[in-house]
Amino acid sequence: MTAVEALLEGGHPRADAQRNVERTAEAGTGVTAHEIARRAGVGVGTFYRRVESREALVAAVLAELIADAVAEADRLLDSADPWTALCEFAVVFVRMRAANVAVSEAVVGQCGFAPDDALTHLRERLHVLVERAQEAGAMRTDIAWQDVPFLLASVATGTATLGLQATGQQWERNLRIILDGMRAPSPCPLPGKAPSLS
Amino acid sequence: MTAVEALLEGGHPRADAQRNVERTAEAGTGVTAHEIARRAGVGVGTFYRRVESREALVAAVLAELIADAVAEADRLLDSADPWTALCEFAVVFVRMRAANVAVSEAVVGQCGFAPDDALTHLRERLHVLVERAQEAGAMRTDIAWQDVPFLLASVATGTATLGLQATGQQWERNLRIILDGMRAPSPCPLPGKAPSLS
Amino acid sequence: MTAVEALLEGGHPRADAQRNVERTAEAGTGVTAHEIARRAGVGVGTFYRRVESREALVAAVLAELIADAVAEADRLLDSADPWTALCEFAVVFVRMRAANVAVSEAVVGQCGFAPDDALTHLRERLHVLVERAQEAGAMRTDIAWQDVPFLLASVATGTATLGLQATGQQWERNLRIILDGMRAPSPCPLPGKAPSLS
Amino acid sequence: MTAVEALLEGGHPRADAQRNVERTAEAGTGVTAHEIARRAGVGVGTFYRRVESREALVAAVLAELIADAVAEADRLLDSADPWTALCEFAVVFVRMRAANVAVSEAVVGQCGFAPDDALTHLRERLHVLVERAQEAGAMRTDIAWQDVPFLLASVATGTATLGLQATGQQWERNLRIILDGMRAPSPCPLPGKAPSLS
DNA sequence: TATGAATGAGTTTTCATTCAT
DNA sequence: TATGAATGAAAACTCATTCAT
Repeated sequence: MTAVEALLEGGHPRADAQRNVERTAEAGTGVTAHEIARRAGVGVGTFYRRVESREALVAAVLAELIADAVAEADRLLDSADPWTALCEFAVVFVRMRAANVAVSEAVVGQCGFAPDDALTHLRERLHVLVERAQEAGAMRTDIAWQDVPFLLASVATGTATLGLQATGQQWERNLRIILDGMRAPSPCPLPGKAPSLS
Repeated sequence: MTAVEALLEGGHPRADAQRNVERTAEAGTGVTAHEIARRAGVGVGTFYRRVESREALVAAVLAELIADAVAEADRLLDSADPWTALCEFAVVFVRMRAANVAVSEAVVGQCGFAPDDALTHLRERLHVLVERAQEAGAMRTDIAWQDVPFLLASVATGTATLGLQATGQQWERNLRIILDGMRAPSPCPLPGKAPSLS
Repeated sequence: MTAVEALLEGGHPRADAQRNVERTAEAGTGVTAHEIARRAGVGVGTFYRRVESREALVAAVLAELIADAVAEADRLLDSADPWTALCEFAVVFVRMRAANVAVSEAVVGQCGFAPDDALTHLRERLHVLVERAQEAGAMRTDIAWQDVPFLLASVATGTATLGLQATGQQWERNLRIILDGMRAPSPCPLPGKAPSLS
Repeated sequence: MTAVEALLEGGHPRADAQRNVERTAEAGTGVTAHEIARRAGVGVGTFYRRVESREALVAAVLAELIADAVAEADRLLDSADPWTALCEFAVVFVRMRAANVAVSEAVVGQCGFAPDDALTHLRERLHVLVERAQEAGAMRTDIAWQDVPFLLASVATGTATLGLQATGQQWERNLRIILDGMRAPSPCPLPGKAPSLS
């Protein structure tokens, strides 16, 4: 049972409540506990009965999203075409994270309460997917695997921050262009050096 | 006279005060009015005498940044090489905005208090720059000019949100990959259709 | 049937439950209704089915303690030695009340929800005990019977508030000194006049 | 300037405000910050501008009262008659503390946030005053100096808890009886042994 | 009838904004 | 005009009490 399901369990079974809560929890910082409770259709007291604290809810949603992404990556590791696998992971990654600023921040280590183990797992999967795509000659080798989370997180963060969902599938266009830019052969070498992910 | 200069007028002529206030105002949410005033070297009372409200100052700083970008674009419109002009504008845009989430949001119309006129001007310039690059055959024509602010804003927002500056020039690598993906010829057509910018 | 027995009725017949609840209720302010219910081994719902309110339970425990004191006084009224009777009553009074601030407050009329009848009975007994001790020439006559509840309540309140039980039998030493001070002959007359107990 | 004066400085100079605040601060636990502010005639914001936290105000009032008592004791150490000195100290002690539960608790080590140094000083003075009274043959020697703070604190706590001020000078009668009981010669030996003050 | 989940008023504390000096 | 003290509306969180099961 997810953290959000826990928040909604029992009580008022309004059908749209779950999406409401997820949206709110995903928004992370800047949403009050009263507002989260209101959107979930429960009182503040109930919110705190189920959720330890406002921060704890955000952290829990975060952890679940990261775990989902890891599971998705594991499935794609069995794929025959490494480039397609990477592209599909990218799509999954951004789609899942598109509504969630916090998780994107966590992926590059900004978010204080992100579960480090989960992040490490996620990065390991990404590392392998990139390595395979580069070994297959489908991806530029001047792009380090550490660049990729920054690129994807940018799309996800940008999408979330800018509320692009409202404008349809804009993020798919953004992502496609980025993937095109990542494709071999390299038009010209990248400046700087690969970022470290601590 | 900029909003920040207005805030500092008549007061302590410390050279670093202006950057101080701009930085603080750019940080937007999470910075208290007292803190902005303190960095400006004035009392809160003076702050509110010179500035409508905390939000208004942030909006003003925003507007100034956008105006700077417009001026930069105007210079680049005279450039001989349209693709290079677009790339340079992109670099300037992202560099100027990298520290500022709010302006990136404004560019795609999320930010309630963004001055619409300034935004319209900025978009007009971008439209022209993209058109020229495409007419010169240097840029994929399946990318609409409306896609570009989303792409650049993503890099800028991502950079700001993720605090990438700390990791050096990561945003330059991100941007380069995106520009590579925007270059003609198109590897494969984009999904969906061009976004509308309201 | 006492209030605490009512709370425990039909439920778990654990021998220590009653003391548990009494102790908790005696603590008065600062103990939650959930905690009292938990110690009683019942749910909050049952707590409120059997007890008007959290305050009402505390008041009821209070009333029972006062009733106990009245019964004790009645036994001592038959005693041959009036001074010893008074001393023993004082010991009983303080010992029973030592853990209970609320009852001490009630004795001098501070406590809003104290049952007035019970208090009146308690005061009547004390009046008689003091009168007899004075008539027997064992107690200073410049001390009014109305002074005594204040003196005893002070010891009890002090003991409870200061948590003296932890330090053993400190209250017995305190009380002994006070009783010595009450003994005839009077070293010097008391200032002021006897307090009224409204 | 005392903590209470600090809370009241400037602003609304209502004459009764100081007594109001002291009363409230003295009540300690159980009074809300809003209530303290209201009685002081200021807003909550002002309260927190001047007072760090609700607990900090209580602690500050506490410290000041203890310091006053130490100063008073120092003056009495020069007195010619040791017994009168002790009696006067007792009167001062109780009078100053009569309205204050917290300080009385602190004197016997119950109060978590009491400044330990100040308490140690206060106990040292009391020790000397008792020693002198006993050496002069004016006070029972079976009473340890450590008993005295418990006796005085009982009167003070009782007075405060029971709100005896409303009934005039009841505490003076209580105290007089206790002092009479402390006087040499001893009617009969005390039970138990002297309390330790940690 | 017994239960404990739900509720919301109340508590401490912060911060944008106003206003007396 | 410049200042910063004063203000009170929120925000996170607790707990006495109610009510659906």
